[in-house]
Amino acid sequence: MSISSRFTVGIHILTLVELNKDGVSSSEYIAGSVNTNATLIRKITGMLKKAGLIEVKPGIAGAKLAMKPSEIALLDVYKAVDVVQEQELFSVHDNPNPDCPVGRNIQDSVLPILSAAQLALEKVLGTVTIEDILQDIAVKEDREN
Amino acid sequence: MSISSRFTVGIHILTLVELNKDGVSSSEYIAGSVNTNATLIRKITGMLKKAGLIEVKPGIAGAKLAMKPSEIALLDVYKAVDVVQEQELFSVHDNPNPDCPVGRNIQDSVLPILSAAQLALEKVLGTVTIEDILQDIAVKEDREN
DNA sequence: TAACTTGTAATCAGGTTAGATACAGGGGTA
DNA sequence: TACCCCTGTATCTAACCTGATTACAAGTTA
Repeated sequence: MSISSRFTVGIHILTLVELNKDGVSSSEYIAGSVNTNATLIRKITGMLKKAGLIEVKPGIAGAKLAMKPSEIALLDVYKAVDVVQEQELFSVHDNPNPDCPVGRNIQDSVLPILSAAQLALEKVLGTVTIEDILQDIAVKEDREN
Repeated sequence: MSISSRFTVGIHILTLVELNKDGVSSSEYIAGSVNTNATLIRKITGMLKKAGLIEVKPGIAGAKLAMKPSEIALLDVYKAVDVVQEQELFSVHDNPNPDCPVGRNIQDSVLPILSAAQLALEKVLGTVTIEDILQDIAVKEDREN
């Protein structure tokens, strides 16, 4: 089990589009950096577009950020690409036996904890922005030279 | 995507075994409360046993907790049933293009954040024990009467 | 018109999940 | 011993998700 790479690919896309903001970021170009095929990129940019994070137009090559990189948190990307539904990171076995004290209460007992855990995870993703990623990459690139 | 229900089933098993500690909790009995088949229960009790959380013996009906319920955190169950590997809750697209500044740095930039998010989730699971679940169920049961 | 792009649908192989069946081997009891 | 029930495993299946691939309609520009 693991969360779809759509999330990290989404981050990659937004970061690349911003870094290449003076150039043209076509789905083919982005796919070359991500190392996947352009269809997947278009599917994900479609989701990012629906979430208002990116601007793409049919027929016109190139994508641009719809907001400042400092305004896009990784949590926004995470939600945009729809990798995990609310309250559904953990799957819970359904129809436990209602004739058993554990069976009839376990879901109500455990769900709040699972939700809290999921929210804790999401909170961390809310503290980092695409701008942070860009700066981190810049630092790493500097270090190489 | 979601984390296998082995986790919540594991919690269910441990809770039920403790609540029924004066009785015999065979895999068949537990399966009746969880509402699944006994094979799955045996598979999971096997994992809980390997983690030292439960005692089961071949041929002998019934399982018992190997520790006090207050000593078993949900995090222990989570780790025991092996639903998520360390650092692998999020999958990362591999082989991004090394000729691109984003491609060659994105993994190193993003991984620490993903790890921190996963750890935040796990930390929450470390704060709740089977004892807490038992008490919560007791409260809920009282409220019914 | 021609060439290129985005958007989208459909298909495919690979992996995972939970359910089901089967059975070897341990353990208790008549 | 013979019998029965139990745990521990292995195997098979259907359902689902992921990512790769192909195909193509529709928008845009030259």
